[in-house]
Amino acid sequence: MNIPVELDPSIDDQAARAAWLYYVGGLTQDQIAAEMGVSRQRAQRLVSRAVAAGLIHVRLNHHLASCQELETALRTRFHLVRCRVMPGLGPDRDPVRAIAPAAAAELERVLREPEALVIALGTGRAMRGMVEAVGSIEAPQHCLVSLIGNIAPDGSASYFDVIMRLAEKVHAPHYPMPVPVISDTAEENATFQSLGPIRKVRELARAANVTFVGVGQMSDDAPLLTDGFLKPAELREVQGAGAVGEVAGRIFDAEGRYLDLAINRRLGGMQAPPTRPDRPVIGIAAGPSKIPAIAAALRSGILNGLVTDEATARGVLAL
Amino acid sequence: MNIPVELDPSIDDQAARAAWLYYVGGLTQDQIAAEMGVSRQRAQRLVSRAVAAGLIHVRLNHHLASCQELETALRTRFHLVRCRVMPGLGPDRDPVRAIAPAAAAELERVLREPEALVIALGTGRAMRGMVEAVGSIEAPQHCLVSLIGNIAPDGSASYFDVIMRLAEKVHAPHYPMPVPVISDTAEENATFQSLGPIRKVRELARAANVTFVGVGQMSDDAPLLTDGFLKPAELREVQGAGAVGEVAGRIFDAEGRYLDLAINRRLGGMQAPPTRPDRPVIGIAAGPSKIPAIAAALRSGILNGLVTDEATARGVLAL
DNA sequence: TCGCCTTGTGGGCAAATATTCATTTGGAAC
DNA sequence: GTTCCAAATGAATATTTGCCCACAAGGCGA
Repeated sequence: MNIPVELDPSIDDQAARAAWLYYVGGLTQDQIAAEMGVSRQRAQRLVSRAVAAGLIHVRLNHHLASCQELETALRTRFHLVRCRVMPGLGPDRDPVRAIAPAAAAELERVLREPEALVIALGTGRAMRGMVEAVGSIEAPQHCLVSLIGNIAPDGSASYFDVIMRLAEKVHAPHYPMPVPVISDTAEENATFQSLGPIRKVRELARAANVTFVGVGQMSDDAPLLTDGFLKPAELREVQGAGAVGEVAGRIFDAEGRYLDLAINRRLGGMQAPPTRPDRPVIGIAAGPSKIPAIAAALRSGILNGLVTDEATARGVLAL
Repeated sequence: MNIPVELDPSIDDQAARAAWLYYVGGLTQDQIAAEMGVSRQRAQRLVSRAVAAGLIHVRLNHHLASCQELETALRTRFHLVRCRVMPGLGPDRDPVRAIAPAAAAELERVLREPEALVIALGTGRAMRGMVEAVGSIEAPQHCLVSLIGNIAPDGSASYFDVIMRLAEKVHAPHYPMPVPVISDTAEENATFQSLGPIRKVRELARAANVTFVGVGQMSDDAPLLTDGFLKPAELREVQGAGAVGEVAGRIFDAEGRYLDLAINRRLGGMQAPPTRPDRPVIGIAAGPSKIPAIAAALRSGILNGLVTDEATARGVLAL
């Protein structure tokens, strides 16, 4: 007979319990305070801590008619195998917030497949948001592989760190790409790419059953620029060459054709695998400035799956 | 180019959008009102409607240490194949509210299995709560079968109607048991049971891959009494015979041995199938008065899976 | 030991939210 | 066309929540 008694529950336990009572039980914070024997303020802090720590997940269980129509329109127009359009959150809010839960649901759907799959992942804010929104789920049968180098220009080894965080959550084997996202010289990059272990990772990624990637715009607010992978002069140069977007660091033009650029030879990681109906490559992206990039990637079939928000979906369809 | 425009979104669409903006977007109801062009009160009403209609799902993404310990204790003590213990919501709240989301998650896990399964279901408040909490999920490959007659003493054909509601949600073929829960005479019951279609349903249920049932207590607040299936005198009689609980209407004693009672011959439906490690029979039940019933059912192996709340788990382990 | 800083706590208050109630609106029955 | 009812609305109000601040406890270096 081993009946556990509550001695010193961790702060997260307390927070989770408070949030549970608040959101699921519908108690007021006063009642929670009484129930848990703490002050009301502490109850309030516990609830907000649980929310901040992502212990609580809210999901919409209803397909808005307007979003469904957009999904259908995108699906048929671009021959998508997966498509999710979420309601927007208003013009001046981070659209990642809107699409992260849906992207996470999409990823969870894949993770729940019983047979072993290779899941390739890009990086970026949307990817990170997606992984953060993934719930606790065990998926040790799958294999997670990164498309993109994880060494940032400043030498730090964790550009968003999408693979690691996800692997930690689902306890799956994972293969980060331990090369610079972008090397200083083509030679340095070639050296990295020729290393045996890295070739292995590349082979694995090439055979990915499902791929999740962000989509970067190449306008003046390009993530490649913001994150320091391109210098302003380089950005202007590729803009001149017709660049409108980028997936896994590979830059393409308005028709979604990959461009043959000098910087390509310095790029680590690898291009997203080619799309096939049974090998979806799903873009997770939203925001007005990304519209041309998303449209281009869909047009040429770099992507055959998309999770986005309402406003972006409309924008893409209007192009 | 077919860009949908928002003309007259349904009330549920509006509610879902408002709730989305509120919970996911973190807007205040004032902002939502402005965004959607309605009054603040209306925004408030939309949000609460969405919550009431279950359009929004909140789930806790954290296993409380104390609950995990209880799960482990129950699992080893009673050789359970599935076990979930949720935090309670305080003594004077409906415990169904606490366990329904977890039970629904358990059911969804089964529904997501790709190969076709036979899923047997009991009835009761906990079952209904579970089904209500199930999200939108397609599972047409499975087959839902009821263990219990669906004709109530007053002749109405929907004693909680668990099967129908679930089938409607997941679009699975379903086999209600179109017999009285309890007939007036043994002969009437025998007549019903001998009908061909009903025998088919019984056979199906016997081979169920997974079974979900409620657990009824046989104290003075027995659900069988409350719902009018037993008369007070009958209840006292079976109490005298040692009845402590009931699963799918079949009454058992404190050791979980089914009792041979006169009313058995009038019971429609069928007993829960025997437990096997690969054929879980999962009890969904919580509440102080159910503790002896749950303990008995676990002890004799009527159940080999359980979803309950903290307080009940402690009570069961303390027996 | 003393200050100093970090971290957590409770009180109070303004903002946000829920509820109540009187009123209007839309529609069905007559 | 009228009447009646039920549902929806907006205003008023009560409750709840989020936030700021002042303060206390505890670690840490001087």
